[in-house]
Amino acid sequence: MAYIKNLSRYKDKEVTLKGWVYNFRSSKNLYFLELRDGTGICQCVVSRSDVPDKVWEAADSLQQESSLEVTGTVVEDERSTGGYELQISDIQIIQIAEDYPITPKEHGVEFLMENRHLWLRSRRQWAAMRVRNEIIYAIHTFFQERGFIQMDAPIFTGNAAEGTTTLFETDYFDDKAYLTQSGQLYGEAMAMAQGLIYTFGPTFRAEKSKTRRHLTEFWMIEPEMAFYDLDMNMDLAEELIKFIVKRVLDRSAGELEILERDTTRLKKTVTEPFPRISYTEAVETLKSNETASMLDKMLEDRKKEHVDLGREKEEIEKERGSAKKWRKAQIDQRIKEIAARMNQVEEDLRNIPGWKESALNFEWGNDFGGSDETILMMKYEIPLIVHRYPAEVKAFYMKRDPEDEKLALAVDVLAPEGYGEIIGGSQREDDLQTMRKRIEEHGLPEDVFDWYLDLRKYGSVPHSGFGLGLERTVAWLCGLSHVRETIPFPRMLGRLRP
RNA sequence: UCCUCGGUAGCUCAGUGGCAGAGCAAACGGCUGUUAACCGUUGGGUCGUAGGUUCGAAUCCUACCCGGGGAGCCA
Repeated sequence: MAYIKNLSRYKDKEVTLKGWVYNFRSSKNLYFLELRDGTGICQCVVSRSDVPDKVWEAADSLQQESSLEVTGTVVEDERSTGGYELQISDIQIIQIAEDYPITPKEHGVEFLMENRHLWLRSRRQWAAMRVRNEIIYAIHTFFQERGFIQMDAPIFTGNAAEGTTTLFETDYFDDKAYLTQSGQLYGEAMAMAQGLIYTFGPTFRAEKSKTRRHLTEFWMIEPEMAFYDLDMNMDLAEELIKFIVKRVLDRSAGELEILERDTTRLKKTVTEPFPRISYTEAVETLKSNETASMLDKMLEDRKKEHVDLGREKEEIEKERGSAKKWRKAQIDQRIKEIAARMNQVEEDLRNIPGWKESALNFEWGNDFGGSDETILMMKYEIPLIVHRYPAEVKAFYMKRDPEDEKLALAVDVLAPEGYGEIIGGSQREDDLQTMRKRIEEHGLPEDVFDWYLDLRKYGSVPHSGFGLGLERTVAWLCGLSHVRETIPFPRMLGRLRP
């Protein structure tokens, strides 16, 4: 069967394509059909004089997203978007679609989310899902090539890994079960059996977060490695990210183009070593005069931009009254863009003073807030590795730094361009008595962790691991502003359908 | 939970106290190379819901519902 992706192979030959109508344009004797077949989009041309009346009438009856089979000759034509188009000789209609809700014009977020099952057919969504697939494939390839064993951690659990976070509770016969928010503890058990393992599965967080970075159901990859210390852990995390980014750049170039992703920083991510700074150094950076003046400058820039945008809007609004119809449409479009950008700028103007205050008054020992991460990342074009956090803000299972008991051997990887934390990990505590103490300090019930403590009784070894958030990685590589477009059917606060 | 912005035709929006509007989509007509095609005609409304103020409410007030962005928390 012929697919649009391979159309160049059939130059000057006759092929039959099966697919759906993406869009169409017609005049008296010419009909242009954009056909979508899952592998790509191809322009098909029907010339009235070249086909029987029946074929012309079939073309004329098509609606957006109707399904059909077309037969025709592949010709090279630079007027066509893909460089190739199909001169149609026959059309077999499979089904004429009813009025399709998603027109080729713009739509709002709510409407598109209500129609997510159809939105997936749109070009940008199609491209994002293909990049997601490439990332998943790259992750499996990376670990499999290095001898890691993929393991499936349970999704129902009887206990919380980290007591504070919110869990989804379900009935489990006469008992309670929770949906997992990390497979890590099970991963540690498996690592003691297999050496090198990784999980790849869904995780659930009942946090009431309504932001562009949050889902209630998302996919996480959690490698766990016996005999790895923190440095080896960081090396692996960096290698993994470089591998994923390189694969996507190599194999999904077309999709990135559809997504209009600027790849210069992604290319640097592949070739340049990631900066590694300690939490303490990061705090110093936040509190520095340099950061303060950077934010001042940013505030000034935003103020100036706001004035400029306001001026432009006034000018084109004046012009609008006497403009021709097409120019009016252009002006309306630009006014919308200006309004959207002004909203963003106004939000920045409201936020920056708070960011500055929070950065300058940051106290060693706290965890970074969203704005602190944003400020840190402004200095870098590629991912940043931050290590050795205050133990108090981190989980009970993290090993303390032998050189400073206040520090946990934890590591976070922050993606550039505002995409935030994509990796969190640590070297794990491997001493039985210390682990017992930590569980007690965190106020956790020891009996729940019986089996976990066994791992420290029977051949305990130094080991490390981390978790990679799939959707944030997809968002970063695709340049998408919201994780809801990185997963086929996002589950979020207030969104359970479709 | 809190802050903030919004809800008007199938869709995207304008209308801020006085006759319910535009573009797109739909239907019909026109156009020989379009590519978010273009041009013309027609049909299309519970102005989120409930209450209040007013001679008069899409517009002002109150409560609630739904959605966007953000904080907290996190990947």
